[in-house]
Amino acid sequence: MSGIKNNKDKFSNLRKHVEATDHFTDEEFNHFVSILTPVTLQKKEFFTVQNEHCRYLGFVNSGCLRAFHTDDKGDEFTMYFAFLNWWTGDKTSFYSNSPSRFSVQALEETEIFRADKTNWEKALDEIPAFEKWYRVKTRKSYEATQQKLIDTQTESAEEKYLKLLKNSPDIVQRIPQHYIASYLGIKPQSLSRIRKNIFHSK
Amino acid sequence: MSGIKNNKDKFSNLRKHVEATDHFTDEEFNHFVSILTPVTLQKKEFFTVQNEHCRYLGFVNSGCLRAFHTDDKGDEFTMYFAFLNWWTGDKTSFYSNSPSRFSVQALEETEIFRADKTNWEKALDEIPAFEKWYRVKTRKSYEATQQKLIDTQTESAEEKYLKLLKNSPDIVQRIPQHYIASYLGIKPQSLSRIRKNIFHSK
DNA sequence: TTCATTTCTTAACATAGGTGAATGGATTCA
DNA sequence: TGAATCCATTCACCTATGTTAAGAAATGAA
Repeated sequence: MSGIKNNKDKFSNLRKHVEATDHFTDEEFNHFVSILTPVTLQKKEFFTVQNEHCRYLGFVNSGCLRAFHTDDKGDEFTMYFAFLNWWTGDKTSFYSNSPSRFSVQALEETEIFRADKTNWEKALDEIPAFEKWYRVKTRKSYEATQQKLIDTQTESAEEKYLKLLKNSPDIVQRIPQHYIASYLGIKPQSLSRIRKNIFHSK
Repeated sequence: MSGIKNNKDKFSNLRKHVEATDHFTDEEFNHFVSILTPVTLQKKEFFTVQNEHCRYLGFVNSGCLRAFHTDDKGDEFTMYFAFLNWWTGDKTSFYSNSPSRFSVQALEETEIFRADKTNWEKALDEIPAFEKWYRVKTRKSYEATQQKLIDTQTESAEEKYLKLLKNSPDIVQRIPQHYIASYLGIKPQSLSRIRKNIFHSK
């Protein structure tokens, strides 16, 4: 089996994903994936560690991770879950060499295609289709963060949970409950209580 | 007085601000400001209205504004205050023609240089120094939003207020207290209570 | 299969912040 | 200047979530 053929299989999902919004020539796409290194993370393994420099950005090809901040009291707050086709890592740390403000940890066995800063910036410079595609991705993740900030402030934990059940039942299925609680900004006990209210009063 | 001279005065602060991080030639800078329209907002006047399309992004040349989301119950949450040298407006709405997720309102008489989408994208295309400068600005505001999301979740209202007093005493001075409360995510009465605790127990 | 570990649930009590109402001081405006 | 409005404060009471602790259920490892 040729290397090219292997690449096609390995990156077929990524290709399909980028082609959904932007067209890449074969050459552009091959150039793009040449900067990516596939790595497999075991369950609970870290992709990014809070307070350390985030050296890689990564594209999720299978499995899932969660990005979470740990505060001084040791409490964790989950900022997002990263599934298939998400980019993850702390961009701020990645670009400016500052310490990461959160960790990113695999919740299952997870395959990631990662890139370091040198390759990343080279690719942004040399592959306009990638630059354009990534700019839109960045805009969307900014948008999502702003929306999460708004939701966090304006909804009760119960409202947030009901919304999650409605909009992303797959997440509720797939992710252990105490992580869901930390995503909603509450303790596992409180989520249990909320679930009891919901399923009892019906 | 020539138009050029007027421009120099009008945009001298903006020039100083952009030159602090990136170099613009005179030509680039003049091209850039040619897409900006100065407008003066009276106190309480809106620059962006929630649920309407945000047609302009604006650079704050004097005065200040607040960006806030109003939820179904009518409660307001202030996402940020925009002072001198900030860009404001809902980028998501601006770019994708979706309804704004928040309003931006002048807290004092405020001068803004605004641009519509056509001119904005033209400028991004034609002025690389602007493109580069704005990309960094965008990254920083993404970073700030992420940080606010983390702070919102992990700090008590009292901690947030003490931090604000320490890091931005000017904001606490300049902005009416009920807006500060809404920035901290609490009601004015609760901020009063917190202030009482702080200044009493000392 | 069994033992250890992790996750989920429940309950009693504690606390931060919300609610509604009253008051007085400050601004604004005719 | 006076009336109207807005703003900050206080208080008594309410509610959502946190805390601590215990046990049950599920999962994983040997």
